[in-house]
Amino acid sequence: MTTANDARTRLVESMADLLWERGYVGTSPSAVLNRAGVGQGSLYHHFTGKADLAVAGIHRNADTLTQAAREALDGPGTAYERLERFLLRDRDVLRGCRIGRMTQDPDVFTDDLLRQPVAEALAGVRKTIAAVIEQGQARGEFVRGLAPDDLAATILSTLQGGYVLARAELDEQQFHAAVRGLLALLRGSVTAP
Amino acid sequence: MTTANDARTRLVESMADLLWERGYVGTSPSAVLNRAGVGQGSLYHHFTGKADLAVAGIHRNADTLTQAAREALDGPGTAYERLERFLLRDRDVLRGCRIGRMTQDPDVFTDDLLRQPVAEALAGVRKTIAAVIEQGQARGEFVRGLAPDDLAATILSTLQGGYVLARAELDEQQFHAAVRGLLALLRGSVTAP
DNA sequence: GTCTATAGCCTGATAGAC
DNA sequence: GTCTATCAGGCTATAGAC
Repeated sequence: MTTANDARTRLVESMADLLWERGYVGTSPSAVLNRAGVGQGSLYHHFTGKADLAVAGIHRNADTLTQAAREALDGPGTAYERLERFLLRDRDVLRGCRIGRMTQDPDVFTDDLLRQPVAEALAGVRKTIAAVIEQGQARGEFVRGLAPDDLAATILSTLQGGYVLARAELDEQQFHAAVRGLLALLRGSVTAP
Repeated sequence: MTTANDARTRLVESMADLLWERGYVGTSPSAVLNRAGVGQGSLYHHFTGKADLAVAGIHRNADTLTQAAREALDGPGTAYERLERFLLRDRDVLRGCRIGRMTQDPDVFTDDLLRQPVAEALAGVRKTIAAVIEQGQARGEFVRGLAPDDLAATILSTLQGGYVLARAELDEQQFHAAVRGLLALLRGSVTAP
């Protein structure tokens, strides 16, 4: 077993942070080593190279994302309340999404080993959202005409795109405006009590 | 004046394409030179360096985006029809947005000269969408309770985020699902004739 | 397991010929 | 204006000591 602060763990955590901040092509192994405070020997002992360490880093970020989404969506309340809690939860907006960002990285996009954990994480969140909508429809809280899968894609896209707008203009409010607009549209789909 | 096929133009076009494909940190000057078919002398004669050429490339991509958005949004039809035409226009989904992608590039995000044309392009499209919604509300085609600026941010975010989901899963349908969900929500906000 | 030293290649930019 | 030659420095990986 490993302790929580061994070199391997420090490498994965440092890589995960740098992937979020700078992406894969923008992150060099030496930058990871500096942040982790270990030498090159540790990196190439535990991993075959940069890509291998990045896979571990992406998995770590994916777990963080999946966990946070589940916490917001799995709690009590009506379908609308659960979606609202998910959409309004505290976020470091200008840092963007640690997983969504990976899709814009040319080397991640073209390497299945790097892209797959990204795909799984986003598909998982999407399906969790769709399940909440289906439950809402079954309970009569949500109009039935809307396809849960489509709506789930819309909701997750609004978040991912909200980060894009906010980062473009260095203005968190663009993210919050997109969420407000979506919530207003969703309220129109809540069936009257 | 310059002809349409001189070295300067070829450099800007090549940089614009590579920025779309690989982003700023993922694009080297030599890759641009190879694609443009010119030598280094041309680059450093017309531009001060990589960043300077990238500013020109981003401006070129921004113009393309702004032009395409205006064409879809400025035509005839009700507000909903114009938004639908904009949302459903032909796109090379898996290539993503040539401007939105820039927001994930660490060096673009932290350099105002590179980020500003990105901010202006997305803000311009956002405002054009908001104007369509305002017109629709004034004509009684759209419910008035919705804030045009918020809704415009939601619409543009859905597109930007749709690209993210599609690229993550290598599946255009994720983009189209997000658009379908948004259009369904928007239809609920169209006032009956 | 972790370190330092080393290697070959690429990056971004400059110099100077034409 | 455009070319080729050249440069210092960083990138990713390997070697071998401890």
